[in-house]
Amino acid sequence: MTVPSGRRERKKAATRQKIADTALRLFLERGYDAVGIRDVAAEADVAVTTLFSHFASKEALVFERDDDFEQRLTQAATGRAPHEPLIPALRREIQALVRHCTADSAAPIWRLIDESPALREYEESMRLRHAESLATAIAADPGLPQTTTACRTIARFAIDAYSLAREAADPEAAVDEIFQMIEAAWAVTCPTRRA
Amino acid sequence: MTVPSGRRERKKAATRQKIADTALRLFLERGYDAVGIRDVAAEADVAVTTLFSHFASKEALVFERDDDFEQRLTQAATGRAPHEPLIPALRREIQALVRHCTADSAAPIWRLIDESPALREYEESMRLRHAESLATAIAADPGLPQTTTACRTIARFAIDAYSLAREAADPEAAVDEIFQMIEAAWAVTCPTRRA
DNA sequence: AACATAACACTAACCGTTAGGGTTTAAGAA
DNA sequence: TTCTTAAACCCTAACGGTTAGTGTTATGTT
Repeated sequence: MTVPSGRRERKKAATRQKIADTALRLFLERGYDAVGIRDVAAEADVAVTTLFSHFASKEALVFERDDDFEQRLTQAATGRAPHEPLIPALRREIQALVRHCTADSAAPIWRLIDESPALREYEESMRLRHAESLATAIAADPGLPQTTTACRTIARFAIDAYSLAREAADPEAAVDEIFQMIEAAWAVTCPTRRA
Repeated sequence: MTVPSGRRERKKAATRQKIADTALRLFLERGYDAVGIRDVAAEADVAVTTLFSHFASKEALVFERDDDFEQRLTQAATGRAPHEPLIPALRREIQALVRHCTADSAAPIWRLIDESPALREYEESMRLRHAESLATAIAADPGLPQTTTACRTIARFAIDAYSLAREAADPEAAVDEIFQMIEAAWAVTCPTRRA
């Protein structure tokens, strides 16, 4: 089984994209609850079963790019410059992510999410997955002597910062405020060391 | 509308309890996914619509007592002894809650939850609700000069402690470890003050 | 060319949930 | 007591997300 990047892969990706685009458009036009899976499938000109072979659930249609989020997060931890401390690197990335999703262009999508309990719940459990990935990435760093619990805790805290900041009146200031707290929390886990 | 604690209320509570008990029994006997709402309703001898007038969803049947959890949490914050600092009070309560749900008698229920994605997801969003309640309770304390963001952050962190500790190899040690971090995080939000 | 299989389609169903509309019964007013 | 109101409950039917079963097409491989 060689690297298959041929027509088949391109077609599959195109189908997936068409479904996602159609879904988002319909959701924004008519509202999430007012659009059924059968509507999306019909408008994207695919069978319902095809739709579900690309997306695990209706909610997943809205969070199509969540892999990016996870990757950026873990990259911020594992791919940082040598000797750059962990927390500031996380802070920078989360600041960027918050800026990205509080931008005006993203507002309609987040309004969609905020108004649908199903989407909010889905996003919450997505965040836990992200926190777990981040925790694994942090724990994998041999330069950090922290316990597993400490790593998982800091990962959760970082995701909390993202989530809380997004809802705050001044998101960027909130990130800074919360990361001061996280910095302090992290400091107590490495007994004798300067920042 | 006077205090109505009459026969009607008792019957209603009895019905609710019978449904919850029946549901839990069936779930433990056959597994959460293998038992349908119609099964539970039939076994409890009520109509499906009645079941849903007592519980908002199938998952809610399992977390019947979640109000208790929320109350204990907010009580720990608002009802603590005068001049008792917030964080130790929270730590005590969460330690107790963790002990309570890692007890052997609770093991089958938590196995049920762990094995069902739907239940896990539900519990996650429940925790967020609890965190919000706790945040409100903390913010209502006039003795605490913290910002809203700081209060919401600490509330989240406390809930994280509960959630992470439950999954840790040594839950009680994990609570202690995480609360040292929380204590530090809280300390930086009240500039010049002793513990 | 022949084959294996990934991607897709169609139908029908399952299951949680809700709407619509009716019956009983407790609680309070007359 | 009797009457009235509304809460609690019941039943049927449906809606909408999701999946199983089965078949078709098109792509990459031998």
